[in-house]
Amino acid sequence: MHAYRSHTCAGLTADNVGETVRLAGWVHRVRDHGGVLFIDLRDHYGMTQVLCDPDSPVFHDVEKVRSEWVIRIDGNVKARDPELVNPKIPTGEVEVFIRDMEVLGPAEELPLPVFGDLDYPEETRLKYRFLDLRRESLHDNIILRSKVVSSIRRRMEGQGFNEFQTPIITASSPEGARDFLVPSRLHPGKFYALPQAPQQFKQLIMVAGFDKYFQIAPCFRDEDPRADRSPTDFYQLDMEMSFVEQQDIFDTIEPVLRGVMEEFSGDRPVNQEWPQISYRDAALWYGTDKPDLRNPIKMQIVSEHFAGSGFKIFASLLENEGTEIRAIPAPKGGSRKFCDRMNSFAQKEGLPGMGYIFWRVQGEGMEAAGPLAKNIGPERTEAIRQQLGLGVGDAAFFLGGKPAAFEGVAGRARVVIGEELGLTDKDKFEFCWIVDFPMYEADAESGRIDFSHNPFSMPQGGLEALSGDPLDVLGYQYDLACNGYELVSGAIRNHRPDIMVKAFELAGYDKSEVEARFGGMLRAFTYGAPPHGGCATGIDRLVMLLADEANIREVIMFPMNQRAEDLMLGGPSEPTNEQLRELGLRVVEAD
RNA sequence: GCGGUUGUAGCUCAGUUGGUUAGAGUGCCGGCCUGUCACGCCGGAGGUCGCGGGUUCGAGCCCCGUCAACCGCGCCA
Repeated sequence: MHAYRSHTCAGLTADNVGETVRLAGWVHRVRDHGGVLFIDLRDHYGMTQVLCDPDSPVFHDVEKVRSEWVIRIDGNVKARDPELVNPKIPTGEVEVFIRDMEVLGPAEELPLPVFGDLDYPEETRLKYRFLDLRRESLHDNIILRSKVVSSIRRRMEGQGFNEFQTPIITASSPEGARDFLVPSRLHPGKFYALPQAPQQFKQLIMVAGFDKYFQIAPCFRDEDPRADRSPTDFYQLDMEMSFVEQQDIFDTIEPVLRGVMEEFSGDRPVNQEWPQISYRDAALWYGTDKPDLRNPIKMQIVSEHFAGSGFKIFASLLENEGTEIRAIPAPKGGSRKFCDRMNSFAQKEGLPGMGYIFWRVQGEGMEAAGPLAKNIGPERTEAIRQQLGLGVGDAAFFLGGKPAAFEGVAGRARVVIGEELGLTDKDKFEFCWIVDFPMYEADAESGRIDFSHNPFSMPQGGLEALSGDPLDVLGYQYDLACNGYELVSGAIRNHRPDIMVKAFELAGYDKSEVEARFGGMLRAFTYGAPPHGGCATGIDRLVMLLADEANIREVIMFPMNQRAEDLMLGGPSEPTNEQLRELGLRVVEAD
């Protein structure tokens, strides 16, 4: 017989009754009745109840086992009486009577129980991640992740893509985020960088003529974390194709992602038509470039109803250039309590406040309530109600000023309103493409023009478009949003050296600087570069959505904490003097 | 760098207006128990109430400072 097991802990059924078997696994739970004791024995595959009574030669040894010991048992498979069958586990029709036992790995008292599904402090969970990973929900998430990655590979290869590996220790490629630097021993004073993405490599793969590339690629960025953003490193489905336009990329990646989503989404439906919304419209309607379309609320411009009105704050705001009044309709939000709560939400987010109107029953008809309604009078109030399509029991919130100053808060308010009023249907996936990103943006204070997104994108209109106002130039640059998360980002690339030099020039980089920073790629484009484009999908976020988790650490096997520390193995750590000497480094006190 | 929330037993939490010796569940240790599957019953150990200072006759509770964790802003094509 095999040294450790003849079956897994999920392998026994009524068909095995009468057999002598060998099982190995973790002691999940012990129920000791004195004369008879039961153990739920657990492995990766499942759980089997094994039991022992004083007739067994190893009874006194079995009495000593504790939670999470690893043991091997030999025993006889017996059918359970009908009233003793446990329908909750697949092996519930049988149990194994222990005749022999060996302790393979005893366990000390646990800092984190594996049994049960309570929440525990993240610090403990991360320090003892190997225990946390034994727990069912996290174990399942990691397996889901493995299956998702496998499905992605299968689907990409099915479309004729080849997977290539690109370097991890490489040159710094300033694309926006902060680099992780790696000191060079052979070149003291010089540093490699970990790739923020395989961006330049995949474009060079296109120049090299491979036509369709993908990779499940690690990306490294030294930025502060968020709940949906891992510090240090994360994984992307990176892909690139030659001789394509924007719609070709969509047509290629959509079936892959929709297929993966539908394969693992259970009974949560995935929308079949993925709308393409311009960046400009997304900002107006949703206040963000990653809208959650499960939320039906769409914001609208209502400036005309406030211009010259009795509500002096908005009326005088509108006399300044570039200002607008926007409304967030809130169906079913028509109570003063709710409106006041949202108003203080806006104040907490740094705005002076959020005006509101709500409509309530008045005698036979309806009445508009709230301070705004009184100030602008019944006719304007009614015009607003009609424009927004609201009625009794509904509310609307109003924000004014330069859109850039309040758009973000408006977008977050929209999310809170949708959730608090129960308008957002949680049990589905709503994808949409955000297209037509502007190539450039002006710094709020200095007015300096810089790339707003990816400097490698092809400007719409090509070289000609770059001779006008930079702020009017749109790029072939796109994101895919799902349920409020940015899941995919990509572009048709700028493969023309002349357009690239001009594009960088508008952002204030002269030719020599472009040469210094992106010389390798620029040079490649002078030797026959095909038009190409692609995108990258956040694997961690994709799995997060499927696993219905709000925190990215729930789908990463060994994540960092919020301060980018590895609590399990103790990173980052101090180097030895010897290491520093070899690298030609000296640590100085930070300011 | 900034803001919010939280911090009481190994773990999850309760703790009233500031008032006697800070509690419960779970886990752990000991005892009992031959059909449990969140087994049950009895007993026990386990606390610098994050840390420091202050107010007070008296602080887990009030005030000031500080640390940590998480969430968000900045940042992240």
